[in-house]
Amino acid sequence: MRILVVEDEHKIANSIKKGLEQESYAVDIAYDGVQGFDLASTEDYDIVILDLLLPGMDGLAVCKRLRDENIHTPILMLTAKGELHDKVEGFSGGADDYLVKPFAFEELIARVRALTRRPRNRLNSVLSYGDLSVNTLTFEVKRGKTLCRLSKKEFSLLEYLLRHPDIVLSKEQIIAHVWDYDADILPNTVEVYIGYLRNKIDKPFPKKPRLIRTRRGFGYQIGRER
Amino acid sequence: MRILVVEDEHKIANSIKKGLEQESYAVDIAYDGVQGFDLASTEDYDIVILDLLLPGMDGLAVCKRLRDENIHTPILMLTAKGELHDKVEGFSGGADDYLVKPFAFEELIARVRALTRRPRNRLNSVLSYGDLSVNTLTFEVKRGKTLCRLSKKEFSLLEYLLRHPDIVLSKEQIIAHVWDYDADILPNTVEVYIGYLRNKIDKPFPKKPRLIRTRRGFGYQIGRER
DNA sequence: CAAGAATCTGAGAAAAAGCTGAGAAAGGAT
DNA sequence: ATCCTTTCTCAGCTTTTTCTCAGATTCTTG
Repeated sequence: MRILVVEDEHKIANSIKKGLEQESYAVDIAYDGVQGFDLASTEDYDIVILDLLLPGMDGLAVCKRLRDENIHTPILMLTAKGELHDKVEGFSGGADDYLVKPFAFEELIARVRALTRRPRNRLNSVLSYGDLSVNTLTFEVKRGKTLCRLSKKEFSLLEYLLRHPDIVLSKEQIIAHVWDYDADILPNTVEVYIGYLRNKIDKPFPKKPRLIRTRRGFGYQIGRER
Repeated sequence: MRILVVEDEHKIANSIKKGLEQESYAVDIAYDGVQGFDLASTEDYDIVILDLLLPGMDGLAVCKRLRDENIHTPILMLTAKGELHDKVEGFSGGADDYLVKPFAFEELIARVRALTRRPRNRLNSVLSYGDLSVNTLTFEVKRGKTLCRLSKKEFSLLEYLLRHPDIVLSKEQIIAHVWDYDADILPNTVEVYIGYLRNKIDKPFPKKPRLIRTRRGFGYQIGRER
């Protein structure tokens, strides 16, 4: 799966690239509209992620020109917060989906998945580990048969951990995926949220193994204690 | 179920595709009449959704030529608002149904369903959950034996929720399905309508379980409280 | 065991999400 | 034309969530 990211802010472009590569996509970057158009029209990408405001040729123009050239690669448009009006324009320009900045990385991944793979179905919508299960359609979290009520952030954090079972995720990785790229989140916030999760899915079940493990110095991990 | 959408406005084409895929149809898009005709005549679709005004060959011509070639795939014609007169022509050209733009997404779904499950029968026209039942032929809504009078929008909102029982639907999803694709609806409007529905199907029955649940941060859901 | 670093946690301020009454605007029916 | 219904927005209010801070605790290492 190849993805082209057209984004002039290097910081954002690189963090998107890094994140997508971690999900094993092959990512190219173009830092302006003209270069973006050239790459998108000559190379064969599965998705183009296109910022609306670009030097040279703006995202909308790139989008329109690509469609005019009969290139129908799915386009995910990124629009800054104020420009709500541009949503409509973005779509009419031929984009397939849009995402309002700033976004949490997991949201981007979700959109990209939606554009590449099938629509979300009932079959692969449940993540589980041991007797913990997380349903991404009903947003239900269960430990055994007991329902746990999680807030949105708690849910995304748990979902992120659960999509990488047994792997140690650093606080930095967690922040990059679960929070906005430009939210300035302290590592301590992750600790706090891990605490909230433990209160809800580990502490109430003292006889069951703890699933959220601290790997001091490295990060956190979903996994059985040994 | 495979559907071909022939529509030159990318915005509309994409939003139709997205919505139909969420209903687990497989969707192809053609952006002009010629390409549309080629695909419809060589591939095997269950339905063709065909815009009337198209570059190249217009919808009517595509429709006629397909029928001439003895291809009887059901055709759903899309016509813009002013062109009421064309309705008749559309039908005489061999279309099976038509829909006036702009339409709410649920309307399209309904037509598509009607065309795929051949004669719409009385059997699958009633949606229900617990003691709530919604008849999509008579537009009657009942809680137990009590009739509830709903307005059109209230009805489509309830119908949309009820077609996805237990699944959490975000305000964005609800807006995309229940309102026109070009309506600019605030999330708060959904909150207001949810309120109206509750006043009619939950509040008057204080002894029965509430069916419309708020999942703060996620969306709304038809489901029993637990 | 002591010191430093990493992590945990209770408290609380700030922000976001959701609910609701009121009312403007548009459409239909009589 | 008038009245009623429906659609939709707005502003004020309540509830919940998010995030930071500061002090406590735990772990590691010499």
